[in-house]
Amino acid sequence: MRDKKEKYDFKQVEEQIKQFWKREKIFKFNPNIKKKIYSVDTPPPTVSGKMHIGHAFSYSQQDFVIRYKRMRGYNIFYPFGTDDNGLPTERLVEKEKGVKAKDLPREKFIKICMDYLKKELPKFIQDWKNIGVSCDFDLYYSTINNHCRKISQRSFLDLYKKNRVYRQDAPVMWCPECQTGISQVEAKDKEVKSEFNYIKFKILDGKEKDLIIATTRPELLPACVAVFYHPSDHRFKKLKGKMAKVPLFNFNVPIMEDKRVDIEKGTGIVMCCTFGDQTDMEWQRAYNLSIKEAITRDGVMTKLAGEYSGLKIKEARRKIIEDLEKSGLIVKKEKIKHFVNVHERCGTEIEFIKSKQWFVKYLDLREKMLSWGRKLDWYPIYMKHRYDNWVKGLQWDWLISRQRYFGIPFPVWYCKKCGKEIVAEEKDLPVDPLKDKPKKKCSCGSNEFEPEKDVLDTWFTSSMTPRLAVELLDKKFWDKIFPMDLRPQAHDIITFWLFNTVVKSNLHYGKNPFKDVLVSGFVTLKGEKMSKSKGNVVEPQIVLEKYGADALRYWTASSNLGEDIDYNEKDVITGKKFTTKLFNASRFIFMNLKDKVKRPNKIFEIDRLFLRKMNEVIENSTNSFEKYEYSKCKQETDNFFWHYFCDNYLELVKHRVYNGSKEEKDSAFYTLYYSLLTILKLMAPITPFVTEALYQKYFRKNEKEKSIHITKWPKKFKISQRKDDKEKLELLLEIISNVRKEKSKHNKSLKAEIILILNKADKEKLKDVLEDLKAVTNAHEIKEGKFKVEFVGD
RNA sequence: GGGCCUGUGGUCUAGUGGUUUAUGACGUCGCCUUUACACGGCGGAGGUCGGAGGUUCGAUUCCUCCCAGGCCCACCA
Repeated sequence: MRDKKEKYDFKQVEEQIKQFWKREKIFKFNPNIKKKIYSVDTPPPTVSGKMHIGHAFSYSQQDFVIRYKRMRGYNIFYPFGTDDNGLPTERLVEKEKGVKAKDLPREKFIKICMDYLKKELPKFIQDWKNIGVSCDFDLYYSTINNHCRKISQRSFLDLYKKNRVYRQDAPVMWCPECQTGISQVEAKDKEVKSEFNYIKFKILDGKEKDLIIATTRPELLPACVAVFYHPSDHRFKKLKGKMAKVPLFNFNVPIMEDKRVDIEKGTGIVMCCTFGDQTDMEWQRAYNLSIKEAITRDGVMTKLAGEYSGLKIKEARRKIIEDLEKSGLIVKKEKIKHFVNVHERCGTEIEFIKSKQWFVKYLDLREKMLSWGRKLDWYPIYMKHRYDNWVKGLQWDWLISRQRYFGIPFPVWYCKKCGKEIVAEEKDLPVDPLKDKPKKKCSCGSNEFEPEKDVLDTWFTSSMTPRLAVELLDKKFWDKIFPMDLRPQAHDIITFWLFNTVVKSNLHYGKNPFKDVLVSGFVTLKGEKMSKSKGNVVEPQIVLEKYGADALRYWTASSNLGEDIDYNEKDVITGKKFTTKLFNASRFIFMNLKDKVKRPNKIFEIDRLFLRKMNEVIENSTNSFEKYEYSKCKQETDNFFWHYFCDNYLELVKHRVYNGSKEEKDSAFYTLYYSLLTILKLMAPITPFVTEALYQKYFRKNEKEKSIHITKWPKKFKISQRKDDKEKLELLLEIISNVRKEKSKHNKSLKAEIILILNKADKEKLKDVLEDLKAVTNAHEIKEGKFKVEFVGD
């Protein structure tokens, strides 16, 4: 038999199995089947390059759960989408195609993006297939396609009708270098050197006393609209209601109090300039201060700055400091380091500018948002804190307009004559206001319209994923699938994706979009988050190439839900070893087992004991999976397979397999066949390829389901039980271990023939498995006395 | 600054609804050419369960504080 040695070739097997699943449509969703539906709001990965290891990690984890549910008999609705609109895609295309969006006509850039996606998406999606994600890839959406445009725009119209969206002048983050509005995710912290300038303002109360204010941005003096101190700061209490004169520019601003002021910082008095920073804007809103724009979109000073107008921000800053010093208006200068927001791409400090923007009104719903969060079942439960924390800290309505190019347009025009907003009709969706026109004249009679050029925030669309997916099917099925059963996702986007989806669903449909939330963690390397800039990225494609998808998934299954995991190649290697071992164990069993297995008349004691242990594993694994704790199922099954099944049981049955009577063989083969099948099934959600391959090779001809992934999840074996079964099995294994220890101690082969001496009680307890014990220890005979191993022939 | 999570042999990790030899993997050392598997088997060594205090007959496990690491949010005049 040695010469016929086969090896497990994961590459070939995984490729074959992938094709088999596709060909046989194993994961195809059929809405007409009567089985209970289990629906999943699959995260659509952002198209910003290749699949990264974090994807491989979190998609494997959700796939464990879904494969388990499938084996529990659910009709699985598990679609797949790609999130391919907005800035990440723009950036990818700019990089890959060597173009710049702002240098091209809009239509042309969009065309380049669309062409690029058409070509690259299949390759991108292939990575998800390669790790064995069991989606129905025919249920597919791309967040830029017409299907998604329509639903996204419809969402806007619905909110418009419900008075939940409004358009208003508001500050936006602006990069003067790239000349574009940017979103929060593109803003990064950067520590820069700066200078605190202590500048003399004048208090206007008859005598012009000095009021010293420290600022890093003296160029914003012309935009100063007020100065603030903290209400509990007694030094300045007496100034309340008085006015202060701004140096150099000589106009007056009110002195006000607000608790957002930091008493410790600078002199404890701060100047508020419109669009200086976030707090400045909050003050502007809170106290309805006037709006002064000191900086243009190009990053130069406006005419508000008088003689400094036209200068770039930094030039103006230098010049103003110079002039202040000349006039003796600077008391001191202090070098500091502080964090500022910069544009991730070019490192330019972000400015705020005023512009008309669309918002979703939701700050009034805080209490409801909290109650929506409570209605979700969070796994792990502590992840709910993130949601609550976010809701409690909300300060702004949701800004949904972006000054970008490759996104879903607002279905809105403005009348050129009267300025009225015209929204599209639902039946006409999707529309592109840059190309299409409203079907009716404006109520003022004009037929001239200005299109809305902004596009919707990508989250505005991705917050509709349950609908994007459900509406791929015929309308009559929608209510069967929505709300969905499961939302799997990583913890970093609870505040974006999850939160926004919950809000939208409640606003549109008056209910939560899903029931359970499954949150996975991140992959780190030596405790650090992976990032391209740090150069500590592990590419899943390479791991797959070296060890295969099962090995990768095996590693993934070793982490608990929600926890970050450190990438460790040795754990992947352990996974690969597991697949090899499974392959070899199966090979051994079916080398000897040729006939069809039937339930034997008599189950031998040793078989019964192991099946009892197997039952325990089934029960624990099932309970764990019900709580989405796949790692416990893996651990338990893996441990059973390796240490009970292979190391001991296989050794214990060998004598019957080779030389047993028919009765002995029947019982042994029955136990072997069903134990192995059970192990394969328990591990099928985690290592789907090798389990499928072995199922096809050895079990398919006798089992009715064409894939292991649609077989029934194992149920406990119906065998008789005795109270001391567990104790008995452990005693037996302990004795075997002790014999091996003795052999090892004496440098003997495990095959060395012995005479085993057991104490009376143990021998009595094990009386019906003594033959097995004799065989496995190669004991010539078992005597009674003090435990001892005597070597024959010594 | 607010919130959350984590801290167990060299490394990664299970676990304890409190007390007897604390789980497994990788590594390491020794042995075993055993008819499924050397991508293997058996065995050995290796841990005062982050620190301090408290509750208790007894704490790795419960409570408080501290330390370290991570993540999210806020701030960054």
